[in-house]
Amino acid sequence: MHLTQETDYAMRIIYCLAKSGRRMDASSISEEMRISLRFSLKILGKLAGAGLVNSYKGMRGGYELARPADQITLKQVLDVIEGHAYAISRCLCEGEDCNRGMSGCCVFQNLWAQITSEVNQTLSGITFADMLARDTNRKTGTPD
Amino acid sequence: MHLTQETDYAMRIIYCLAKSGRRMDASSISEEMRISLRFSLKILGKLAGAGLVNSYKGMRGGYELARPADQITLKQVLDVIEGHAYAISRCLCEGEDCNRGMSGCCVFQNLWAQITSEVNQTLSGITFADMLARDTNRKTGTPD
DNA sequence: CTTAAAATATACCAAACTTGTATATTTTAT
DNA sequence: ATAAAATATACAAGTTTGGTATATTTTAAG
Repeated sequence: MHLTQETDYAMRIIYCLAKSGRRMDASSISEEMRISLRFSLKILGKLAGAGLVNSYKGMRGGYELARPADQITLKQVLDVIEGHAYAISRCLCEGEDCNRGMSGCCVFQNLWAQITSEVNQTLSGITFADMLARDTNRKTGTPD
Repeated sequence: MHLTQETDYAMRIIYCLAKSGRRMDASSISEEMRISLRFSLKILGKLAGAGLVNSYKGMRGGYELARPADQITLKQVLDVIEGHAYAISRCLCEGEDCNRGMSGCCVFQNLWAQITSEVNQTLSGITFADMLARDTNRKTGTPD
């Protein structure tokens, strides 16, 4: 029912990198976000594999955003961690026999598709630059 | 990430009762919906406990909707099965320390709350009478 | 008043998913 | 050469989900 903890962490990690604006090693990120180092590394690996962050090996290595924060959306992070699978019902998943052996698709499918699409659109419309701005507004009391 | 299978089944069961308009025993429902009898009984028990369906023991017993289909929303079914817990992030769950030991709540909370609220509103606005109409329209080719 | 058809209560189990850890290897700036 | 970093791969504990089993209670009908 929820975004997984891993997705939540991934969002926080990207947010952290967006906020710092600099290259950071996994230890710093994990300390700042209070996520275990190992799990941070696992997530960073996925984010790097998907091209959202660049990774640098060796001394002075670490991670940085692969592009400016205003070009990374929440939806992109979600897709990396949950594999393009965000859908409110598994009825929408490929290969799912949502009508249980009967021909056609089930009565609910159109509705689930509509809701899923709305959520995805919202998440596609929000970048990490927006999130940084939200945080600033939050602290100064400006409404969203 | 998804509504659980159980929620999906519960929706189909209520839909089935709405469509038949009569009292049905669990075996008939389970056969029609292609859900195992045992699991159907479990779900029907929850729906009866929550007052969405009435149950009758003994011979000629079975289940029927506790009120007309236009007074039962998808949201009500969701709440019965997933316990008022539908939220896109567990950040919104009671007792969740979403800011990981730091004071206040996390940057994402407002956003998750907004999205969750939108989904819940959509589901609250759709009754099983609407779903029956959708099915009819689907078969006659009328768009939603 | 007996019987069979139904729901109910309770407990259990297995599979899948999530979260997290461990170990060994590779890369690279200094 | 070395130490600090990422990477690859595998493993495992914990939780949730999906589903089953058994025994009991209720009730219409004969």
